[in-house]
Amino acid sequence: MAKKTEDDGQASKRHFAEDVGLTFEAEGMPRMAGRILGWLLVSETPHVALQDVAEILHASKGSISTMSRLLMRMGLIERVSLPGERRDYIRLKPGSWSEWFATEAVKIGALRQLAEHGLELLESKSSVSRDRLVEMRDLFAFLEQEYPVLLERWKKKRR
Amino acid sequence: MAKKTEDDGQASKRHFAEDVGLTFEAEGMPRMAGRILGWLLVSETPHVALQDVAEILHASKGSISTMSRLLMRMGLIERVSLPGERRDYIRLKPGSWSEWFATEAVKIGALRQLAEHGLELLESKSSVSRDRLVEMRDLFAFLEQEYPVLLERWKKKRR
DNA sequence: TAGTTTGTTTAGTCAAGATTGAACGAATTG
DNA sequence: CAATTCGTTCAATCTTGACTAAACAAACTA
Repeated sequence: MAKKTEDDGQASKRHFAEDVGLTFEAEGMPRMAGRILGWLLVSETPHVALQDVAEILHASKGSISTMSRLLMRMGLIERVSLPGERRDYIRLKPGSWSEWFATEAVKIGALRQLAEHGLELLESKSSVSRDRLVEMRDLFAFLEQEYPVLLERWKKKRR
Repeated sequence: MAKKTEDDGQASKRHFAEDVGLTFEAEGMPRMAGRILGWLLVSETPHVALQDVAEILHASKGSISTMSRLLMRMGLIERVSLPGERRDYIRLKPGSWSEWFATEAVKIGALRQLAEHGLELLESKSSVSRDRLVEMRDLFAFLEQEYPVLLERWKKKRR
């Protein structure tokens, strides 16, 4: 039983981290970044040392260093340094998912702009192609406007 | 002037297609698929022959074939065959953007499931890690529910 | 049927970028 | 100060997958 407690379901948790890695990769991000995120999600400590992450995921210190900095740029994790401690720690950033969602709105805005740019290139007023771009622009403009509203509603509901 | 009409702003349109290609690539999709989509967006004809796309984008028939089939799987374009015509044509699928948005909801659902799976792995009831996953699951569950509502509102507004 | 004109498939090339390992620098400890 | 323990950086490797070109298949034409 002592062994069981020490293990603490590591195997399945590592598997979970791998799952998140694959999901991340499917979204066009580095798999290792997803693995780190996945591990942080199920590690039952307030924060984790970079080095431990490398060991647990069987990865090099280098990739952990690089990918954790990527996750920081994305606003999903943050660094924690403890006084009188040599090691660096990372943890999930509280409220990071809302922040992630906010960046989705930005992406949507970029697509709206793209459609607008396309519209400028159409010289004929013919409805065929113009309609398509207008539909695209309108949808993304709509979403761009509604995403923040949605986010606000969720934040309110959360309390 | 004749030349100008024939050209029809091809240069800037090709540039636009390239832009969409880069945007697509940034989202983790093949650049060529984005280029095709981009060209369809600004080509002022109801449909375009596969072969013409290959020529205009300076790409091989092979990649156009493969990537247009990818775009079809994504529900963004569709094939058009004309009676007594040898060539195959493609065009943007009407209403494809709404469909695309619907698939976003599916992705969100996958993330909610991931969070749920993670929660199953936590044996301690300690709030530290559990809270994080609960927040994640709640947000995605919320979005999963609200996306279709949003879409419905847009469709209604559109008329 | 033979000859074209198309799209598809497949093997191969190539580039991008994820990952590693080693060298490095900074900070800490004895 | 020497030794240790970290994280970071960088060159090298390796893998993935986009893309091409050529062979192929299918549909049409004469």
